[in-house]
Amino acid sequence: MAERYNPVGIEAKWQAKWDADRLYYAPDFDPRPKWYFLTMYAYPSGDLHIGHWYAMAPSDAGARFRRMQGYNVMFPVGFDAFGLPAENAAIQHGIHPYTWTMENIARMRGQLRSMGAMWDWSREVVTCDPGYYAWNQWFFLKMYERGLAYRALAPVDWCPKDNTSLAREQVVGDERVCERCGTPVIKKNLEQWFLKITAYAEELLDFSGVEWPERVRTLQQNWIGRSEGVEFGMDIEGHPGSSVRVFTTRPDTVYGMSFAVLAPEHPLVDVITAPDRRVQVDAYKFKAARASDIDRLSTETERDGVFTGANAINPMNGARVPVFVADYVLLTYGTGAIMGVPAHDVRDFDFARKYDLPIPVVVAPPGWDGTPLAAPFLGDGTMVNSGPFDELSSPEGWQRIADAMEQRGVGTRTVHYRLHDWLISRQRYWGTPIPIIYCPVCGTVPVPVDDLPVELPMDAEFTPTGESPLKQHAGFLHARCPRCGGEDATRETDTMDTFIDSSWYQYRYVSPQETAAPFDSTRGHYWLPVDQYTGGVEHAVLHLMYTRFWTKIMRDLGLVEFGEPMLRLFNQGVILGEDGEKMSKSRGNVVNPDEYVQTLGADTVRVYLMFIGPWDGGGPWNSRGIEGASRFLQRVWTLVTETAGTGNREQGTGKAPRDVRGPRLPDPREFEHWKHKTIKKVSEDFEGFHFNTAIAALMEYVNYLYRVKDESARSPAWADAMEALVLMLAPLTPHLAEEMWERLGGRYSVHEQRFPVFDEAAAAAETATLVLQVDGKVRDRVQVSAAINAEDAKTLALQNAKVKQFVDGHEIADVIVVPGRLVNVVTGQASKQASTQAE
RNA sequence: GCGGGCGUAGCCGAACUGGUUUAGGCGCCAGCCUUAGGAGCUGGUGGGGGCAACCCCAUGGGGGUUCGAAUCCCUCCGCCCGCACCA
Repeated sequence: MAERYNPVGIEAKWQAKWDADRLYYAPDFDPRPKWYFLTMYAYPSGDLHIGHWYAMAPSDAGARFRRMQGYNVMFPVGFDAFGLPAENAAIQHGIHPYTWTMENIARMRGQLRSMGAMWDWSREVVTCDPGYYAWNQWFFLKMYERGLAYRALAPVDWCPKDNTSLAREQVVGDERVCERCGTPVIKKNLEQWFLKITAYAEELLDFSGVEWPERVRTLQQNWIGRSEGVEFGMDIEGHPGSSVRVFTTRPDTVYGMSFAVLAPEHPLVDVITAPDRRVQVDAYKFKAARASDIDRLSTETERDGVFTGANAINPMNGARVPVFVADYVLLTYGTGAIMGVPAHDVRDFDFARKYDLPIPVVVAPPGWDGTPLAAPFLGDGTMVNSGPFDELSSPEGWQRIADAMEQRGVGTRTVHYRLHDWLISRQRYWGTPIPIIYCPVCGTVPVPVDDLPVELPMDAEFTPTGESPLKQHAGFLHARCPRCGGEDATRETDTMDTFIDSSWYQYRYVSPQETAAPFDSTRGHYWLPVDQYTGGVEHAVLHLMYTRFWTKIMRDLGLVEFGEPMLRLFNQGVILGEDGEKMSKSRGNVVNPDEYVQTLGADTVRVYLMFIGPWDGGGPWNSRGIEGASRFLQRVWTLVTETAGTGNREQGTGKAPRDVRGPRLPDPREFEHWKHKTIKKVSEDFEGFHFNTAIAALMEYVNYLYRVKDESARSPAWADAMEALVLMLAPLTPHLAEEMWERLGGRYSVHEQRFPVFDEAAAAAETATLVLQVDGKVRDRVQVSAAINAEDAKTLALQNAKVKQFVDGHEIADVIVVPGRLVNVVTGQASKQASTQAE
C-alpha cells in the first residue's frame, strides 16, 4: 500500500536542504539571460497573513517558472521597516521601535520560509538599517544640490491631540480623523521639505516602453492631471501694478466673463478689497479657513462668496467685471484665481445664479435661438458676442484667442498639473533623518556626504504627546555647523516619508552590502531594470509613481541608463474573508495561513490560492475549497509514488511494453497528445499568470492518467508522463515536486531542471468534434479528423440524418463552414444573403 | 457628479480573433470499499418536459447587428473601484 502524502515532513526536509545548499541564491554575472522578478516588500507588522501569501505564492510560482525556462532569476525579499506602527508600539508599550521592528522581522522571516519560496535571502534589505537609509540621505543631498529638494511653508494635516502632523495616508475616513486617536485633523502651516516631482510631470505621463496595466496608467495620468490652457493677467481698477493672473482651459469663452474669483487665501485679496467690504471679506476668509475639507469636498455644498468691491478689466474687450472671493476656487491649483464664465461652466453658472450676475452666451449651442440658457453649455459650438472671433467654431476660437493674447502680451499658453510636489517631512522619530543643519550664521546647511549617515539616536524617549523625541534629544539636536564650525547649530528633526525607502529598494537588492554607492553599478548593469513587478493596486499612485520619479532622478544623476524602474507590472487582487468581506480582526473573519500550513502543508495553501480564480481577481477564502486542493495533491502523490519505478526506463528497459495501448486507450498517440497539450496549456498560462486555469489543466491531466493507469503504467511513456507532471508542478508545489522527483530517480534538484517543452504537432488534436447546426441551432456533433477540409465537412453535414431531419424539405440558402469546428446549414426561412464565410 | 470595470450553475470560476456555454474545483446525489468515516475510489449533477430515443429554454432585463452573440452595438437594472468644486 502506498505511503500517504505527508506534507509537513516533506516541506521541513526540503526547506532545510535548499537553505543549506543556497539553491536560490542568484549569481551575479551568469551566462544565462537574467530575469529580475520582484514582489512588493512587506511592512513588518508582526504576522504574515493570508494576503501576503496571496501576493507572494503566485509570484514565486512565476519566478520559478522563469527559472525553469533557463533564466538566471533574482527573486529578492526585504522589509519596509520604517513607519508609524513601530512608533505607536513604543509610545503604548514602551518598546523601542527598533526592537519592535526587528522582532517582527525575525518572526516573519520564519513564516516566509514556511512558504517555500525561492527567495534569495543573501540579498535581504531592511530599510531601517543605517546602511540603507544613509543612501536615502545621500539621494536627498543630491536632489538638494540640484534644487529638486527644497523647503517651503505649507499647510499640513495636524492632529491637535497627538501634537503631530500626519501623512495623508494617516488621515482616515470621510470624517478625516487621525488614525491614531480618532481626533479630527486640522490644517496647520509648517515649514516642510518637498521633492520637486512636478519637474517630471510631463515625463511621468508617458508610459511608452513599459507593460503596465491600463488601470494603473490611467490612475497615474488622472492623478497628474494635465490641462492645457492659457494664463493671462487682468488689471484691477484703481490698483495700478496689481494684476491678477488667471488660468483657463477655455480661452474661447473669455468674452463671456461676467465676474472674477480669487481663492480666499490669495495674497491679492487684502490688497484689492475696498475698505467698505473689508469686514465681510475678512469674515468670509475666516470662515473658509475654518471650514474643514469635508465641507470643501462636498459638491452638494452651495457655492458662496463675497464681493471684494474691486473690479477687474477683461483684457480682450475692456469689460469691467466684479471680483469676488469664493472658496470654490482653490489656491493650490492654477493661479488661485479664475475668470467667471457662467454660460459655459457649471460652477460659475451656479455662482452667477446665486448672485444675479449676467450669463452672456459666447459659444452658441447648435440651433440656439438666442434665449437665456437653462443650464451651462459645455460643448463646442459657434462663437458669438466675441467681437472679431464671432462665427468661428469654438475650438478654432480657442486657438485664435490664445494667439491674440500672446500677441498682445497679456497671456501665454500654459500647462497646469494637479500633481503637487512631494511633501516628505514627517514629524516622527521612526524614519530617515533629513540631513540638514540649521546654523544661525549660515542658515540652511546640508550635512556633508562624508558625515552620512545621520543616525537615529537609540536612546530616544517616547512620550504620550506623540511629539518626535528628536526635538528633545540634545545629542541629536545640537550640531556643529559644517560650514562655519559654529557650535549652536541645530539639526532638522523631521524625518522622511517612508515612501522614499520604497522608491529605490529594488536597486539595493542588486548589492545590499555596497558601501560606496546606493548599489554596485556593474552588478546593476547586469540585473536592472526589474523585469516583472507584482503587488497590490493600492499603490498605483503613490509608491508606483514615486519609484518612477526616483528612477528618472537616478537616470539624471547618471546611476542608471533607463527611465522606468519596472518593465512589467501585475496587480494581484485581494483575498477576502470566508464571508466575502474584507478581512478584519473586528469582523473575526481573518484567515491564519499558519494553521493550514501546519496541517495541510504550504504546497496545498499555495495551490489553493492559485486555483481559487484569476490572480488579479482576488475573492473569498473557502475552507472547503482548500480541501479540494489537498485532495488533488493527494491524488498526484498517490499516482506518482504508486507507479514510480514500474515504467522507469532504467529498470524497465526491454521488458516494459513500449505500447501504451489498452482497452481504455484506443490510440497510443492519444497518451502523448495529452502530455503535450497539457504542457502547452500550462506553459502558456504560467507565462500570463493564469494559475487557476493551469491548475485546472493539470487536474484534467491527472484525471486522465488515473483513467488509463492500469493500461499504461508499465510503459516507458508513463515514466515520461510522470516526469513531465512533476516538472509542471514544481513552480506550484516546490516541496512536493522535489520529493516526487527524488522518488522518480531524478537528479537533485527538480528546481534546476528545464520546464518540459511541448511539441506543437503532438499538442494539436488529431480529431475534432464537428458541430452541425441548422439555422444556428446545434443538431448533432460528429468526430472528424482535425484536418478535415471545408468541402468534406459540408458534405458530411448535408448527409447527416439529424441535419436532414431539421432541414426537412426547406430549401438550403447557405452553408457556413468553419473547418474543424462547425457547419451551419441555413435554410430558406433565414436570411437569403448567401455568403460563404470562413473567417 | 465624472471616469473605469463587472454581471455565466447553489458557490468560486472556464470559454481562443463572434463558432459545442458551463472546463476544473467546491457542494450535492448514488454506488463501491470499510468496524466506522467528516478517509479513499467510481459514476451522476444548468432549468423544464417525456417511459424513451429526444425536444424546448437558459450567460442580469429588453432591443439590435449577424448564418451564428457570454463575446460587438444601444438601453435599462444591479454591484464594485478610482477621482471628487482642478478652472
